[in-house]
Amino acid sequence: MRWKELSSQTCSLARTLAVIGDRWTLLVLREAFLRVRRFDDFQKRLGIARRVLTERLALLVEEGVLEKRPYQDRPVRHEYRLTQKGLDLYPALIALVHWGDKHYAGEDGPPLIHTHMACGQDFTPVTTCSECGEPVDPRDVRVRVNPALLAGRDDESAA
Amino acid sequence: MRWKELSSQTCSLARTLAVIGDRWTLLVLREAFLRVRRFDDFQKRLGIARRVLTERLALLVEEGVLEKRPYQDRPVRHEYRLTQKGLDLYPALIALVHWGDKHYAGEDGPPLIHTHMACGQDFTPVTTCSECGEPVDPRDVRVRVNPALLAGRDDESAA
DNA sequence: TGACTCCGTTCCATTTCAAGACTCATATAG
DNA sequence: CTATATGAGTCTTGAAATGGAACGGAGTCA
Repeated sequence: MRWKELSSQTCSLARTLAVIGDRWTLLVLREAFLRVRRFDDFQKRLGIARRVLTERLALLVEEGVLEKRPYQDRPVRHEYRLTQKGLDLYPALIALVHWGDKHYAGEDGPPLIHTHMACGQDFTPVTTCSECGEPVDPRDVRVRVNPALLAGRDDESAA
Repeated sequence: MRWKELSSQTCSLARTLAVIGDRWTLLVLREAFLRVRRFDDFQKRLGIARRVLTERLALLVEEGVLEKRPYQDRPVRHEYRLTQKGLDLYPALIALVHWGDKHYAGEDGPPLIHTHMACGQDFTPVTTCSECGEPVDPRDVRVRVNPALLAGRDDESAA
């Protein structure tokens, strides 16, 4: 299966990965969440090949995850900002970071500390159920194919 | 930056990606969460090259995300199961799936529906603050370098 | 004028990947 | 006992992605 074919799968995970599931893309997004916005800043901070960065940014813009807007004329310069769709990736990003913190941080603790300004405290992310508000344990989740899509296929896909 | 070098970064996201940030790895894990356990099942369901699958499974086992255990002798056959560390990836996985559902599902809705057995309802994941329990908006989060690690470096990294 | 900045492009050698054939040990069918 | 099947890989080979470094161009600074 070629990478591009992923996006044609029914599975939402596959579709997501087709957009952001690249080695570099998530690191680019990390920087974006840290408020990096310019080509050269991304490039320097990540040490990514310029050609690859150009490509990734273009894809993210095309997908509507980032938005390219001029921040000055003459010479026209653009910055790349997260759109709402991009901001929606935050739960995924922070969950990945949290996993790394939990399993790979040394005894001094995680590299970064996150503060929730709404309550003023340092926090870790907790995935809860939209319905009952309780934390979700994967063993308590059952999955079924959306009946509306059963008009033909009998595959499942997606976790 | 080579792929392997990622794991030597301070950033938790980079370290996480060094383990699971591969095109195929997350799809393998998706299947694992769907209770797929055998080499050939992974292979057939994903259409992944056998060599790549061998490699990915070996890495996941080495990292302690999956556990390889025999389920029969003569011929010895193994199955790959998620460890607790693997189960800990659930929040990240489901966040990625949810993003795909939200932004790429057609009008019939997402491919899969998740039911939270604890409360009996279909749900979507919500990322909340471990301290106040409220949903987290990325704009409400500030990040700072863990002071315990400041003995030298002044980099930030990690979203 | 010459140096410098930002944002890309182009080129090439190296690495990684995908596909599919091949291996090998054990089972089962006929 | 021969043929076929299954699980779990390994090998080969050509295609694609990557890293690195140089190049370009538009405009500013001094």
